[in-house]
Amino acid sequence: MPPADAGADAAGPSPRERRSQHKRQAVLDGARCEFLQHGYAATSMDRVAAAAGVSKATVYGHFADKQALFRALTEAMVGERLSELFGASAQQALPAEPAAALRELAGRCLECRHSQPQFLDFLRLVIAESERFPELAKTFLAQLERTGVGRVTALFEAITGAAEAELRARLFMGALVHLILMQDLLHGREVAPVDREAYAELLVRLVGAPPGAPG
Amino acid sequence: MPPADAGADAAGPSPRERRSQHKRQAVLDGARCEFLQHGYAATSMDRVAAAAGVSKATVYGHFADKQALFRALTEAMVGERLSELFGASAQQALPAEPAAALRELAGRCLECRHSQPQFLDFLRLVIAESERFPELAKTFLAQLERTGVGRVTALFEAITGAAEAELRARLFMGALVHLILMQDLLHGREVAPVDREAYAELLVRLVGAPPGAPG
DNA sequence: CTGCAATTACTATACGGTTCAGTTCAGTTT
DNA sequence: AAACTGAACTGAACCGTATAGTAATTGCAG
Repeated sequence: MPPADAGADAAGPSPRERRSQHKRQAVLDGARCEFLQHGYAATSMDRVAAAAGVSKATVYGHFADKQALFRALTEAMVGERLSELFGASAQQALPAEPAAALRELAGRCLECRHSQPQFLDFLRLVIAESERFPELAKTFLAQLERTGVGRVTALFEAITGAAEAELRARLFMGALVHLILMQDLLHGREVAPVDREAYAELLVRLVGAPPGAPG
Repeated sequence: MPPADAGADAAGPSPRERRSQHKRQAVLDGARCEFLQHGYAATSMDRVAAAAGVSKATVYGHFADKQALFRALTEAMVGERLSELFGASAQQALPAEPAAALRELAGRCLECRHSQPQFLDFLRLVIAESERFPELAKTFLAQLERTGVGRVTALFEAITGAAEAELRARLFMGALVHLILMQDLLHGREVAPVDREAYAELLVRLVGAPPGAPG
């Protein structure tokens, strides 16, 4: 009997389909490397195929055109990049005490240049193509809302009560992202270096202060 | 009396040179429009010439190549964009009371989408090309240090004393820039709108608090 | 001051050489 | 037979240069 069908029966995918999916993943990996390094317009499909170790015909066999490949790649990356910072497994390792959790989270974010070298290139790509591919930016922000702002808001609720917890969370994350952007993405380290630990400590102290502060 | 000379004596430039400089400015204006809209790689010199209302030979008469034109354009824009936000004339209009000055400054920054529509495109361009043109990013940051961080640091010194004034200034500006980036550049308004006034108010209250806050 | 050649900056067009997106096809692997 | 390879190919765009010609300005002779 020949292999019953190519659809989704009970057994796993046929070895042929496994191989095809493997090639597809190779294309995505090559595209990731090229797009992150050169941006959308300056990336050529020939180089993508070469980086993937695959013929150009194979690339077009899996993806309709350059835009489709780019969209598939970025959609796959959005969750991937953020879940390593804010995902469930990352949350488990946080201290129980909320203020300590904030400090730990700030430290992780400010070290993303080392822990997630691709994240900076991805951030640059999202911003660079935010007009040509607005869905990419929106998907990224929506995911950031769920994984980042949501969890940090919960922390601030535990500290300050419900008052302004969400705004405080946005402020907290904003100050962190800004430092990363200026120092790591725009080469601020070589222009005006900033003491990251002092920055994070002051941030936790000011934004994590109880609501009834003296005015 | 005929125009005295063609050199740089006492009279202004010769009419020929005036006309040439006018064309040069037209090229820069066309380049600004195209580069801000499409980014570096996706901008063609043919379209720059067309947008400038000028022949391509004129473009190459004034600028050696695409990179030289891009560098001349961005160098001209760095100071231009920032001085309208933090320049001397903008500083004069600030209230004398430091906390009020902070609020006013925050309000101005958060309205830059309306007051300076080109600023967002410029910011995106700086970030997008921060690897291909690192000098652009560094020049931008250096100017931001002088015009932005410097003045805001002075304000915080007046409020909290010398302690941590610079870090507070960075934190303050960071939170503002981040909101602009997410809401205006990445279309965050359509994903998760944020109350800008409440954000600014909370920011001033938290970061502008006196140093001996209760812990 | 007037008339005329030389010079300057520009325009329009087109070209060479390269690159790119996307297609096609004969052959190979599995 | 399905998926892939390698390579050639098309049509178009791009950068930068070159050419031929125009309009305005300048220097100079009469």
